[in-house]
Amino acid sequence: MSEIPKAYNSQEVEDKIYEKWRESGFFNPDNLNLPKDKKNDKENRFVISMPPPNATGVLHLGHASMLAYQDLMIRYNRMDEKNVLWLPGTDHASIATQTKVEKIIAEKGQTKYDLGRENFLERVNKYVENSKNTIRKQTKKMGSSCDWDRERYTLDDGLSRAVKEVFVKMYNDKLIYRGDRIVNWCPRCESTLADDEVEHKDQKANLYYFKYQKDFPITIATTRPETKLGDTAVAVNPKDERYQKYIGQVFEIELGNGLHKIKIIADREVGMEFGTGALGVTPAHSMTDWEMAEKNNIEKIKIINEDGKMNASAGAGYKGLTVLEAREKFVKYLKKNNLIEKIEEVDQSLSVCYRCDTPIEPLPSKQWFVAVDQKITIKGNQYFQNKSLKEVALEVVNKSDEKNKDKIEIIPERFSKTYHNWMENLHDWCISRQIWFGHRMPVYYCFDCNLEKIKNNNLFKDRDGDEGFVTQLGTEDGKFIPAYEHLLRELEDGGKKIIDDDLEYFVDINPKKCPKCKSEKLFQNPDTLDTWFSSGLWTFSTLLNQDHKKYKTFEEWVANSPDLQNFHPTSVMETGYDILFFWIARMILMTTYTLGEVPFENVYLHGMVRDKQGRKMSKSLGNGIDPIEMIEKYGTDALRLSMIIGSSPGNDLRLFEEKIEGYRNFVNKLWNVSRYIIMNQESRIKNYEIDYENLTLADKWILEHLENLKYIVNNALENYQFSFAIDGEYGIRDFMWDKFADWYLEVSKVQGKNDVVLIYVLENLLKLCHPFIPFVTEQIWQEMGKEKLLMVEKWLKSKNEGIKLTQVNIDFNLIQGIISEIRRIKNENGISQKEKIDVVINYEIRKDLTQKDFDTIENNRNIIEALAVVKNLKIERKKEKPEGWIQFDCRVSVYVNIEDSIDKEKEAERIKKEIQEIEKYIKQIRSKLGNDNFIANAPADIVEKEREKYMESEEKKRKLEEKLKSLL
RNA sequence: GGGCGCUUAGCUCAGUUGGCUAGAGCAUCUCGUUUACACCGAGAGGGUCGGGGGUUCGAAUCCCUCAGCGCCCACCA
Repeated sequence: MSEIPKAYNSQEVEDKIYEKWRESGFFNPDNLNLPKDKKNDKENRFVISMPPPNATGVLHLGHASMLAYQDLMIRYNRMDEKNVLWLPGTDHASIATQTKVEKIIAEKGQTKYDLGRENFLERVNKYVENSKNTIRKQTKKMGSSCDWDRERYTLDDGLSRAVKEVFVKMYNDKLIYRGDRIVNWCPRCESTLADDEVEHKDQKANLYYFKYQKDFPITIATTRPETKLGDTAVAVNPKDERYQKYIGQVFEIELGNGLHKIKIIADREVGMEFGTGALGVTPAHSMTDWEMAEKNNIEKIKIINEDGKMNASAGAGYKGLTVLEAREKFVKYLKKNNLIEKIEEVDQSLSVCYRCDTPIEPLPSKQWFVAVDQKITIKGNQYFQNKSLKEVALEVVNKSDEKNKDKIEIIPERFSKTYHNWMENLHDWCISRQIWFGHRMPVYYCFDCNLEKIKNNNLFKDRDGDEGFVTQLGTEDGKFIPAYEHLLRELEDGGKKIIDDDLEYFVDINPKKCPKCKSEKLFQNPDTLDTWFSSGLWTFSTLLNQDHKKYKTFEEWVANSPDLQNFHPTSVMETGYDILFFWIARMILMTTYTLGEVPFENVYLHGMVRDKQGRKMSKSLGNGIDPIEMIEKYGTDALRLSMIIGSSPGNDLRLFEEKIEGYRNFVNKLWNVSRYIIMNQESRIKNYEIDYENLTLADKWILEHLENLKYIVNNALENYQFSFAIDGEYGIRDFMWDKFADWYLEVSKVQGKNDVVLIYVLENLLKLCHPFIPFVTEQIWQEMGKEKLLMVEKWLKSKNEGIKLTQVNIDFNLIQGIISEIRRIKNENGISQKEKIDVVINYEIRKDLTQKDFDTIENNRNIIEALAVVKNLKIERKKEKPEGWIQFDCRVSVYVNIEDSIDKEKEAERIKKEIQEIEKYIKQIRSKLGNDNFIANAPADIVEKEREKYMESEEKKRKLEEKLKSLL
């Protein structure tokens, strides 16, 4: 049977194995052959909703690690006869994807406006189709056993309907409203951003100290002088004595752009130590200032437009300038008028867009929000009984110090503190985006109902802020088109932004006519929804019956979605801690509201993959590792192991090529262990039973450790300590390599093979390894001639409550100890391992050595002879050491005849060192045992142990001294 | 400014209710072409567990403090 290759060739087998799995149909829970009671028991489900990768290109190591952890959980539970569903998909990732495509077309010198909405979206969809394919391929490469039959995409028809349904439902429940307030605006994306989509970057900035005009009594300080053109107040701390007398006064100032009324107000938020202790309030372009203005009823002047340029309110000389140009010009003005007192360099944290790094402009805008503090009662919803979204989201997640099975548990638990803290401080969530790619909001306007307003109020403004409305417009070929069509075209093709201040709107999923006047001239709000709005529905929108058109109402649809009934809530949400707020929190908000169910029962947060130095992997640093390249080089199993081992919940993981290489070796070792066993089998054993009456010590020893291994692996998996299963004490690596390969197999070569034990151990080992390294284990399984797939073999539960080591282990350790010591003596004295030497094992009855131990050694003398390479092995009682032989001790005394080759001085030195160490140790124990407090307070077994250790050490010291004397 | 995490052998990391002379893999050194595997085997060296203090019979482990690194949150302009 030499057809099994010497080295495991991952390239050769992986794709074929994956095909086999896929063809078996077992990725799909509908095809699992479960006992009826298990199949129909909803409690017996195990469901993971795969966090959908963004549809923006390729998978990176972060995805690879996520797939490794999830597939491991999925495979383990599938083998354990759970009704397992792992649902894959992709996220349209509106801003990220749109930005990417914009960059691509920019290379050809195009903008999205050149293409128009429809063409641009077509371009985006083509791009997405492409990346979805790539992602699919790469996900398969990772060995992911997910159910491709249920693959979803956030822009699928069904999922899109879910988005609209939830929007309308929330609107009707007054949880979605339109509000006019200051928002985070990204001038490059030309869109709003949610609070958590804003990132902060530390940088140096100039802090300008100046007065608005010569006779103004207060000097203010700012890093953004240009915004002062929109100031309407100065805020000081109410306790600040310097400014007490001005509070409440109103000044009139002139900044070269008309008269401003500046009111002096008091606000506790103002720091007296910063700058001059006086803050120029620009309500329209600062979050803080906006709130102060709201409290104090102060006028808000918008001077910066959505394109990041100054508008007419900033003054004629400023209109059209960029923010930076305006700053330069205004500072020049201040200098010229001698108003600047000083300029200081300060540290400042600049707000930037998380997608394109552009500095954020806070500005007032009419946008749509989710009200997180609005209390509501929903019939049939266990959570919403006069509670707000925020309150429910806080309630359903365990706090870090509590354990409640009915609540979501976040692992590691420290993140539940982070979650609670964030949720408590959550503001209303801005969900409208001026992005083209995404779910368009189901908000409609009737052209006819609003016609007068449209005409009279010039409500349509173009992007430059120029106003105007025409009922008919000439096109290039000279034809005229009606206003409605013109309006639609403007909306669809971009370039114009609707300012829908006074327009009447209505919210509907798919309206055909105006509910009021029955006109069919409707136009939809061009804004799309925050991408996290749809991601927030992911765990259930993916399980809704995709054949949705049959169902008129949402409730009917839900009721007719068997997957939703069977698989929701999902079991574990496994994702990176970086999207705890973006995604986890949103899913909890949206799902508890929509279904009255939590989206998942547990959250497992993994860390980020970093390079060897702990740096983030990035293109600019060039330190990224391509998972596909690693798979080609070392195999998927090796890559998976390198991400599983060394990772713990919530902690970052360092990954580098040597590590992957190391696990390739591990995989290959398992391959060769199996190869040896399969090749040396007399015949293929199919049905077998272990003959427990006729087992050698080594047989019993390996079987005992296999039982322990089952416990270790099960325990590790149940507690999400994946790394521990392989790399921990008594883990898979220790068992497979150190115990099974290096000892048991070697012993079996000497004592004769027990094929049944070999096969039994191998099969069990493969089952335990499969969730971690599915490809190689499945391939070996096939090489063994199995008909069934290992993937659906029954999982091994542990009988143990913990690690149990019996006399068997002690006995085998005795033999191992003797062998290792003889090998060491040879090695240290320059004797070849192959050279057979004379050995006498001297045995004496002591407390810890009985006749049984003597028998053990005697019964296994062939192992000692072979593995330690010994001739004339004598096992005797109370035999004096032959003159000139070397003695060492490992529970028993062993005399070795190597006088000719021994370096006596070197050996003496070594023994002296050893004696010193043991003396130090004896001193430690003696002081412990001499301490009355220790005797009195420590548990009896600990004291007893210390006493034993003391006796042993004294004995060991005595023997070492004896040995030293004999050497000199 | 608030919160969290990390610091154990040259490197990457274990060490889960405080109690085996603190462990593993890689790297290093020595030896080895034993018919499963050189992607291997046999052995060896290497750490006052970041510093200081405290609690305790006993601390890598618990508490305090200092230092360094990293992350998250926050409206100090």
